[in-house]
Amino acid sequence: MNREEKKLETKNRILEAAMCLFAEQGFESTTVAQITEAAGVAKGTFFNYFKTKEDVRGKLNKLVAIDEIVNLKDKPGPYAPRFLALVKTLGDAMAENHGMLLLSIQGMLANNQNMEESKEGFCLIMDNLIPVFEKGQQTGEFTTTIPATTMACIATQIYLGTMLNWVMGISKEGFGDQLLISFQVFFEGILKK
Amino acid sequence: MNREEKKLETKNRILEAAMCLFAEQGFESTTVAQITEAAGVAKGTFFNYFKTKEDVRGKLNKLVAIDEIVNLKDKPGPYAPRFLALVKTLGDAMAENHGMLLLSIQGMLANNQNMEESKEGFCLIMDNLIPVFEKGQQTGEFTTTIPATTMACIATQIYLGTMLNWVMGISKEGFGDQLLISFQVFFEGILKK
Amino acid sequence: MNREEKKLETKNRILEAAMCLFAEQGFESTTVAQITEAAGVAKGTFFNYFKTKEDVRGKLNKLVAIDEIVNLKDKPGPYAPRFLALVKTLGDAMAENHGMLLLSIQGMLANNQNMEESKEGFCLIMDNLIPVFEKGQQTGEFTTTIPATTMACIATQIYLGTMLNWVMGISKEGFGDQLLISFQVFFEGILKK
Amino acid sequence: MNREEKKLETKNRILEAAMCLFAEQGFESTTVAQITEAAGVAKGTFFNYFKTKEDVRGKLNKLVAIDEIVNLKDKPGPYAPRFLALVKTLGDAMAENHGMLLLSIQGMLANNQNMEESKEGFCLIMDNLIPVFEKGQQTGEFTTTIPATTMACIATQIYLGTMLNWVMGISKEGFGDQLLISFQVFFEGILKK
DNA sequence: AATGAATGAGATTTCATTCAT
DNA sequence: TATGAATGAAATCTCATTCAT
Repeated sequence: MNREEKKLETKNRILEAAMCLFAEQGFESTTVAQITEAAGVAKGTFFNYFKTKEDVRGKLNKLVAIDEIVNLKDKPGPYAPRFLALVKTLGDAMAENHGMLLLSIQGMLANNQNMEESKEGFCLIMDNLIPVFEKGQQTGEFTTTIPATTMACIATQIYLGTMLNWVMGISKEGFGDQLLISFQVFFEGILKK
Repeated sequence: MNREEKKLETKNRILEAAMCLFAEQGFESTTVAQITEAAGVAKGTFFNYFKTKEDVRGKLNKLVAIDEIVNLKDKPGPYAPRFLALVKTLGDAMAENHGMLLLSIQGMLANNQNMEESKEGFCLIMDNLIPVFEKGQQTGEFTTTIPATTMACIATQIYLGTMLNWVMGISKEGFGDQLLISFQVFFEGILKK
Repeated sequence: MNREEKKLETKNRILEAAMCLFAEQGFESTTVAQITEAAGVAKGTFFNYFKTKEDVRGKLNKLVAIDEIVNLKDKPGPYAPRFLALVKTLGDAMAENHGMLLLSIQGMLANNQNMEESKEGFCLIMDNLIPVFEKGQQTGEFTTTIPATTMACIATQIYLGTMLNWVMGISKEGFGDQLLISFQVFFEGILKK
Repeated sequence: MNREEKKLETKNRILEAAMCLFAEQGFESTTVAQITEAAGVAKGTFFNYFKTKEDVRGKLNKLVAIDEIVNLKDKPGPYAPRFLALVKTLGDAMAENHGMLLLSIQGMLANNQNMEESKEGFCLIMDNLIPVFEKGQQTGEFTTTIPATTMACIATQIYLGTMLNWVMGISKEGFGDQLLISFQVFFEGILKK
């Protein structure tokens, strides 16, 4: 293993250890000493790779670009099967990193600023879902008794709830499958009868 | 105002200040000094009322006995309207204390042990919902294409998701109303056609 | 019981409680709250009777005026029986208050200043003992192979050692008896053969 | 000076400073800040070497293994000269660390538990001295008018008294010499005439 | 005279970060 | 580049003392 590879490996070991500990104990309650011990390096080494402890958290929170959902509205319907396929794929991908997901939720709620930022992220998604449901209503796919805005909102909630549920280990299904079944019921509920 | 009342008032001022700050900044990042300053008392006074900083968090986390949901299974169907009425009432009650709800979620995710405890709480609720959905299936209220277990799981998710959604301020509706509409779509999705 | 008596009783209860606790835990580790609780009064009451916590300690340390030893040298010999009678009486008197004696030793060693003061006290006693032993040597009561100064010094030591021994509960004898037997051996050792 | 040596030196500087200050002011009245300032290190450094302030006290109280006294009874008499040689050696050795000795006495008296432990230590020594004096009585070295138990008790007292005397600076002799002369008088007092 | 809530200085302890080796 | 001893700001918590009731 050459020098470059060794460096990368060290960095990853630190990242991984940090993630585990943050998930277990929370960010504030985890000390740099714990991280470096878990990673099997000296305390000083931590600061060779990251400027601050906060820095590591930042590196971990790069979450889930949901570009594809944003692009959904530009595609033709029916949307239900497309959407279901999408969340299944997305869920399966995210399931690979349970700790990261937990961290991301914790981070979201950690303080007012983070919450505000996350909220904006979800509002953006909602804004991009509204035209999807509107189009679905126009093409007769979805009922018109519920406003598209409400549908988008509920969809977001289902995503959040399933995430929380899965992260906490309440359901035993995989994250993708759990999302799938939840959204199936959801679509059943809003389909035009 | 007599002495006893003054004492209670002081305690409440501290509790309130603590709740606000915990909600804003998170538990770990909030210092006792900040709390007492916000409450307008001396640092020492905090420790006249609470043994430790952790103690105050405990006092805040007494949340929401959901006995009524537990008792639902012992009542006759149809369950959908009963359940909807229940979550509306529950939601409206809980909406009175936004900060407390946020704290409770943060607390749930703060560390592995808390998460485990919360998980058990939700599993208990799920276990009590399963017979409700089973009964509903037997009486022809709900579809039989989805297992009762899954329904209970999704119901829990919807609750969690709506809570998260509302706490983060994504939806503008009241908590009770938001729960109501979400569960309406859910029941629409599982009704026997 | 009239007012005056009640006041005195309260003061004594505080003093007694303080003494017990100081003896058990040491002065610094005992809190005013502990004292007042043990005395069955409110914290504020303590400061109605004593200016500071230190003040109480002072009140307790008034120990054992050893005037009589000081006066011994002005009396005629033989000194051994006189001395033995004296230490027996003294010891029996002091034995009445075990806690006080412990406190007094602790106080002696608590810091450099106290130690210096106590040292001066003991030196004073030694200075007053030296002429006694000198006289005893002149009258042929004591050996002349050991300087009177040394005798005085050893006598002081025996007193200190017996006190420590008794306070710690190593010997089961009464304090007076223990002093008596120790000094008997001592005089046996310095008698003119 | 290499790293390892520097570390040791730092630890010793802290220990030494702590010992001096404890001796001067007592344990409770000495702050960690004072110790570190006296040792010329930062406050945090203290806690790199000792878990708590109490920890340091413990490190200082490792006193005086008196194994040799314990073994005395297995040797043949006459015991007086053996014993005298022993206490002289012991005293000279202990004299090297005045502060430590003071600390040890303070520690003994600091609270009930310590006192109990110390008492047991001294009782052990006494128990090991009793057979020595008994043997001495059988071989005609010591008088039989005083029980061996009493002799052992008085010997312990002489040790304690001399220690206190020397620690307080009452006598000007060295500790070993002071012990020697005191025990000479003692043996003179119990020798078979 | 008695109370005990309030005070705040000051104690112990933690821990992210620096830097000489 | 890796190390870990040293740092010191800042946290939690204690407790003697005050004072309005």
